[in-house]
Amino acid sequence: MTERGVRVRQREETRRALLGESRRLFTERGYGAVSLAEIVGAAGVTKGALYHHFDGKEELFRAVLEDVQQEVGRRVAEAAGAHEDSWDQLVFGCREFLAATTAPGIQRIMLVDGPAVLGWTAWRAMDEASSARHLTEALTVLVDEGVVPAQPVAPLAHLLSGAMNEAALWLATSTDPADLEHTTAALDRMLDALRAA
Amino acid sequence: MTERGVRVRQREETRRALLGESRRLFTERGYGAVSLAEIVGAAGVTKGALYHHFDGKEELFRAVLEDVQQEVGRRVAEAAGAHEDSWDQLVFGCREFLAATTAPGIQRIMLVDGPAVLGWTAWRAMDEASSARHLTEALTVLVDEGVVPAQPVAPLAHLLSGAMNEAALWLATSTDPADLEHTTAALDRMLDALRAA
DNA sequence: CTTTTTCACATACCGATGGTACGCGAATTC
DNA sequence: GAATTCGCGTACCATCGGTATGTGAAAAAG
Repeated sequence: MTERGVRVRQREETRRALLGESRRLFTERGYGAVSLAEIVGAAGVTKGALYHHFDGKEELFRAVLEDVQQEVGRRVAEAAGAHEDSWDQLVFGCREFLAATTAPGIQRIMLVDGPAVLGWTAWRAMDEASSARHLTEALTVLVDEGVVPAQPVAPLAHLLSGAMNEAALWLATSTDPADLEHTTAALDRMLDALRAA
Repeated sequence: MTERGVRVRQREETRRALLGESRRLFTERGYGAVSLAEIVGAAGVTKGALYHHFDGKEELFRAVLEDVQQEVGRRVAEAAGAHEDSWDQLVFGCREFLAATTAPGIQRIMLVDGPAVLGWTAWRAMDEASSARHLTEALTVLVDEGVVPAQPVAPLAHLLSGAMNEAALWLATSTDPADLEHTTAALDRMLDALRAA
């Protein structure tokens, strides 16, 4: 079927190597502390290859961030999709988001460097396009169904999104495993308050 | 009284010029996009002066961030202190925090670049030392008084802090003035849920 | 099969940036 | 008034992100 060809295969392989190594380095040491020389070195290519695939360091980061966000978005969607009830979709989607973003390979790129490197507005747009969209949708459904009292969804979505982002960052540094339970419990209570008449 | 002397006065003046101009530039264009050459140029000095007062670009930013955080912390403390009731202190402290961090001169430095430049852990420690401390204290008092059900305060503080941070960033980009009311209302409801038995 | 074109990538180079070493001169100290 | 401090300017350096150009193999054209 797909005639592939040596050309395109090598191209994709190089691109994946660049994305993979830069993601690893960005995760370990942050965007600002990683040089392009390191990235291309780790990927086994040169800057020529990097600039052939990406428009610069910032665009490379954007591509990495897109991967990370899609990964999180997919996990959230799967967790939510496992439930029929709209309310359960919200709750379990939120829990999965918390679990996914607590992982070390996600945090720094998605929650810390993302807004600083690309600007908060651009970051927000990307976030909305991937994981945050699920939250907005879930809330909209619940309002439409009357489970949650009628109100603008956007403020609610931002409050909850921010709460979970910060909580995830904190949990990642926490040493006490009970913190996760406590946070989940507190989050559950916050969510539960939404459907109080 | 204070014999001041030409030496110390000039020193303080230079330091204030560097802090002021760098705060302005960091706010306008972000940490990464501002060069030291620009800063010293705007402040009317040279790099020699900058490195005499600060250990580098990162430490200069840290000093600026400290100023910004103290400013916010003071506003929150004042707003909360205007009320006797512990619950009112929490509510009005949160509202003031939202108002303070929605201002353009605060946002980028405190909420976007801060964690990325200094690392989330260091940023958190600084935040806790200034504005976030008030939130933790207020919640602790409320739990002690029995107004809020007994529970670990830290998870709650992080959830609320993150919620307000994100909300402030969103509000700053929002064009609809009604968004502020809606967000405040939603936040009030979130807080109010804390004292439901 | 031969020629031509494409293109994925390497090499060499550039201006700008953060950072350092050192010198100077006026304010302070003795 | 001599000695010393120190706030700051000057000159310089390594490294960074980014660009221009070369090259060789794969693909297309003949």
